[in-house]
Amino acid sequence: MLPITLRVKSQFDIVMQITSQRLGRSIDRRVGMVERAGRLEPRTDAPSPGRPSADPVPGTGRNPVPRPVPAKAATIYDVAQAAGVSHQTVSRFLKGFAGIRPETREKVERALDELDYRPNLTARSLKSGRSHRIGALTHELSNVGPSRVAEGASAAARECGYVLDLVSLDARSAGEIERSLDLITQHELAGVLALSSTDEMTRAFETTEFRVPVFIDAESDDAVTGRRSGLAQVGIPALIDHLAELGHRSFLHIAGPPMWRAARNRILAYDRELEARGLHSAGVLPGDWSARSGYEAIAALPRLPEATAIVAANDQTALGAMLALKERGVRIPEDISVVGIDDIPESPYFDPPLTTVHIDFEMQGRASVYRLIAQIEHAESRPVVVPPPRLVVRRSSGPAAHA
Amino acid sequence: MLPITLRVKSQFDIVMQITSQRLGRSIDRRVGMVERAGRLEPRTDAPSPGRPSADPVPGTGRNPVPRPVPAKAATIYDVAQAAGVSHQTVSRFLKGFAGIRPETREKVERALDELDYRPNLTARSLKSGRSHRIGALTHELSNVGPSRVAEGASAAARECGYVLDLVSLDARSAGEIERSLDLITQHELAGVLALSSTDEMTRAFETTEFRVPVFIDAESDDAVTGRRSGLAQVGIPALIDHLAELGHRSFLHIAGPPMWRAARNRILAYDRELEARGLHSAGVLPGDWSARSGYEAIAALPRLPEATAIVAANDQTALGAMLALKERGVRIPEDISVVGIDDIPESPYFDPPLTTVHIDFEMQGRASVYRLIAQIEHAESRPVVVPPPRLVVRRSSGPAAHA
DNA sequence: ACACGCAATGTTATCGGCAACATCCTTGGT
DNA sequence: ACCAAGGATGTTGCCGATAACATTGCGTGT
Repeated sequence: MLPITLRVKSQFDIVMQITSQRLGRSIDRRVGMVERAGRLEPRTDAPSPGRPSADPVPGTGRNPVPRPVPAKAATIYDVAQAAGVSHQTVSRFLKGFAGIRPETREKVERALDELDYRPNLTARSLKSGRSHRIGALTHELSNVGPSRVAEGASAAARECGYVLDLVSLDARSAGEIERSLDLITQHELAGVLALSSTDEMTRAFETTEFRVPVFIDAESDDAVTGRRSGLAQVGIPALIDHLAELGHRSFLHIAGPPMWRAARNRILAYDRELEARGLHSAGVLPGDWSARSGYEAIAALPRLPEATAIVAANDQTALGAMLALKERGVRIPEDISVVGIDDIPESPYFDPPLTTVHIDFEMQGRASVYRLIAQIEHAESRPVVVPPPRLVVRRSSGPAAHA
Repeated sequence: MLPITLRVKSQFDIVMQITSQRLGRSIDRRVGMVERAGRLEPRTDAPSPGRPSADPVPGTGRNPVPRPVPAKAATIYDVAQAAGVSHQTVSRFLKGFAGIRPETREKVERALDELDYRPNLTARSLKSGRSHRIGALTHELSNVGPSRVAEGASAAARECGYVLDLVSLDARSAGEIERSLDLITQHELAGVLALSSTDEMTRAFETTEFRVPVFIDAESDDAVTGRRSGLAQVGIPALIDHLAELGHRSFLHIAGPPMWRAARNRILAYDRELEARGLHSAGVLPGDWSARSGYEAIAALPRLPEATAIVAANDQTALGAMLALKERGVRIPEDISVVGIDDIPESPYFDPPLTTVHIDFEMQGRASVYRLIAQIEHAESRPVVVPPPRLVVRRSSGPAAHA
């Protein structure tokens, strides 16, 4: 029998619990049994035995119970009083100041524990003028790249004792960037990070006066900085090498939106690498990172491209392009090879699985945060090893079809 | 092409403060941060003297250009002085207090402008005890669902004058949740949001003492609350209806990880709807939302499933399943229909394009934020219309192959 | 024994706003 | 013209922490 009686806590329960200390029944872990490969017995019980009436809205529509205000949080003054010392002693203890007599230390420690003291970072940063918050602007979180970068950044920040304020916005709208920047800089920030670099973003960052360190994350810098291990220096060359070795001589690129540095970077590298090898580019089609744009770029072509290999700006675009090709009767990779960039988790499961360049976005995000924090703390940046982009050969690329 | 000159604003004033404090590194377990001895060389800096341009980290290797130090941010006192009024008058003006003489108003306005005053929210929330920050915990940002929810939430919060503190973590690790919760609640938060609801997450929220409103976002509530417009009530029934109409009688479900409420919800609804129609479930295979798990679920099957329709827990899983099927010589949809849930942007470009249920994640995120803010402000929630899930029929579903 | 010095702790000022209360200056009614 | 009422504005204290300065107490050199 299947115990999938989910007793889902509504927020009401939570509120109650908070206010009254009532111990909620813990959610059962019986659900684990679903795993049992094979059958899941139909459950016979009604969804919510205990709760008859339907809730018209998601996540409970109950009125917020006017919460009796929970006891105020303890301050160092409360702690000091409880311990019979001065607040400054408490403060010293909290900062790990060494010169405190053991007995005093113990009293403080006990009081701290008893009152469940938690520091008020607001007050701290008001006085000290420094906070441990990092503002981060990003765009299109739903794409793998940006979101991975954000995750990495968030994790790195947390590890360093910082909190990342992630603001997701339309990085192409100057106005929105401006507004967001305006909003977040009112909070005491230790630094600001731009995780998506579009022209608008860099422009906004250049024209805004920050009084804290800022950092612009950009994979794309490498075309400009000549960094040796980046996508443009390593990843794309490897990709082109791979295709060239398969005998491809004529290529097509479906680009990302030009306002993105990463997109321009990829175009640049594509061009440069072809040229360096004496290969031919049949053109660069506009795209916007989306599968849709890849599909349409190909579908809109008056006739099939002469190119035998298509380099898409990212995996999604490659996906769209592949579908359009298949619909026109092109076999991949027998007739045309298609490759992407990014290596999103789904690309191994495309049909055919996609040859692409793996990028470690998470590390990239971490690196940015470390950099920024180094600036903030005037310390050396923690050394980060961002693994270089790596060619991943799958089945979407094959020997060039030579007439 | 564009000169990417990163102008990093220097922060001399902050530098000064940091230097003055010299504490051996002391680890405060409560705060979770490490103070490090601040080291400072007055701007003769060549931070990496010996190091040439081999920059190990992406994103500009340039040194922060020491810019002319921007004066400290103006406070209401500065403004007051400049305007020749008292700081309170400035404060009143800022709050839109009506009773201010036009001429006074103008003076203030001018001073405000001149000094480029920007309120210090830290100070504000210190005094008022209320902030406009919402902490949000989420997981797997790189998945479309969570990231869209996060984006919606972030946007909604911003529109309401709040900032969303997005913390991305492993929602399955109780420890990590605990730690994150600990960290973010030290900041003066107006409320806390759980955007991913796993068992660990709800458990953590139940056992933590918040003194602010909390809200757990959960599409999944509807199986339990009987909400009439949710995925389980509308979306999945529509999906099953669609397949039933095509003549399918035997189904297979590839589930999401059972610790996720959304996953359980989908299983429940799948079971319930089949049963209600007298259809047959050939089983529920374990999965974890990923394309890989979809692929493996099918690939590991000793023989092809008897089912003629496969309902995957989400689109990625469906993608993986489709590839595995195709590799086993199954045609989609002629032999077996495959459907997903979520309608990620790529699913129209799968091969074949995926029949799925569209979910408006962004709205869901917005709704959660509105809810929370309503609680925070003890107001009625702004009415949000979350569009009900909607069946999207594409080519991966077709008439059942009847022997 | 006395001053001195440093260690341990206490006291006061401060960060930038907000709120309560105080004060001054208009008005208007008579 | 006078006073009350209220409108406009100024003053003071507080939020919770940190920083600078002040004080106590004890050991030590002479």
